[in-house]
Amino acid sequence: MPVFSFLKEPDLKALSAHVTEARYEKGQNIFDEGDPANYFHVLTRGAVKCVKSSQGGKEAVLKVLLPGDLFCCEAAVFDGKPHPGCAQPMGPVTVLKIPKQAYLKMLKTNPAAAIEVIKYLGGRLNEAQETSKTFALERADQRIASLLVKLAQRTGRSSLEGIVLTLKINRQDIADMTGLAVETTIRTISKLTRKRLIAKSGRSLVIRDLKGLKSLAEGAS
Amino acid sequence: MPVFSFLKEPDLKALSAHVTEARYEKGQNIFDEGDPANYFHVLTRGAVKCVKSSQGGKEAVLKVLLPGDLFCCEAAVFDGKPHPGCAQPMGPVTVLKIPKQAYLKMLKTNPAAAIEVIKYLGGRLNEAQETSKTFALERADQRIASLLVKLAQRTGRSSLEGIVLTLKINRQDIADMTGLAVETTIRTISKLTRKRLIAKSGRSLVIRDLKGLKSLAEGAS
DNA sequence: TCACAAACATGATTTAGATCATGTTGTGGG
DNA sequence: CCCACAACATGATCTAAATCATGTTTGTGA
Repeated sequence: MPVFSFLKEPDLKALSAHVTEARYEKGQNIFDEGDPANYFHVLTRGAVKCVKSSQGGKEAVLKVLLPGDLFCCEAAVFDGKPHPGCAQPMGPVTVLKIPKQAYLKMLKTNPAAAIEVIKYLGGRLNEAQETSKTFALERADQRIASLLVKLAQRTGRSSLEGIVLTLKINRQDIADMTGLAVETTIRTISKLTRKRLIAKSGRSLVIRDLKGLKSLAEGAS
Repeated sequence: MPVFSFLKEPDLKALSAHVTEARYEKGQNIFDEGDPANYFHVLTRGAVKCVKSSQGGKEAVLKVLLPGDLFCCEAAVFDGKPHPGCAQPMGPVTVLKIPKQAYLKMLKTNPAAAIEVIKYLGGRLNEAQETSKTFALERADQRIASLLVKLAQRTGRSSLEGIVLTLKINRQDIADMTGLAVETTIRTISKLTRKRLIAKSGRSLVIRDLKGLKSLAEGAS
């Protein structure tokens, strides 16, 4: 786990006494909206989506976590408050769970770790604000293009056909990540496919023209 | 400044050698999108809006900062990268500026400060994700209602008429904070006024029915 | 206090995207 | 291999909000 790579031997030992590893399957949420927040988590295997839902049954996917991602890192702030969203495994996953107290103690005794967490949170905040901007100002095709570019960077594997997205994700998820209806998402993806910006290979998406996708995301119509 | 209240005397002294206070007026940006990020800031007086703009000249207000707010706290993460947005004073403001190096050093020697920053960032991340959800799932009137509730909590002062928003803000700003067109914003505010949920007093808005506004924000049509 | 510019307001029209309806294709389990 | 069910697809219609147009009010500086 890259996030803890800076921890010194003794710290790691002290911490590991408290860390437990847990496995979850799809459909078995790590925590639900409203649950008490007692642990700090690190994802070590698989992918997890952070979801908030509205009374209308609609869901917003706020973030897809990948190995190395911290979550519930803001746990410290929840002082007694419940989780503001839920964490759904997108397949089999493994997470490390650290009780809030041990986590806080570790931060207190290990400033390098704290700074690392600050950097991580800063990056997440940035990303979240970027997303807000996208939602506030951009068209459907731009939103989808932006998302695909981001996914390519985070989960892409180069191949002959282009950049293969290794994340197993369906149209509904993409819709929930972009704030669009599924139908709009499907239509938009079809359009991007017709434009030869993307393609499908087996059951995964391939980015055929990252440049083109980026320029579409920037606003080229 | 509440954010530094936990610092011990010697730390404060060590830090204060590096801290400079700066004043800005409306129209005179603290930093622009693309500027190098060399300082960590704390707002001590006034209000600042964090803005990102799109090629179409449209603006998204990502956050209104009030006294006590940290900004550019993610500076540590920008390692050489430029500011992702700009910081516009909404009137006369005062900020403390701390060079990135001094800031990092302070975090390193003062774990309590680092934890405070982590909590702060965690809160900001939460808030940003809440905003994303709002943008992804909610109608115009719900977005405006949510925003007004949030502003009431952050800048409200109780009075006979209700909760007076002390922040000087215009319809365009509200539009930019909710991702709506100005006209839609104006119409929605008029509608809320007709419904007696809000009113105007002098040149500021008054929340007359916080409960009603909250339930509208939650989805009551 | 007058003039001029912002800010606020409101109606008319357009449109992107949601919603509804109805297939088609793909796929994992028996 | 076939069934059932989810995912994908596409057309038709509807609608919330954007855009365009044109005032009115408010505030402000000469």
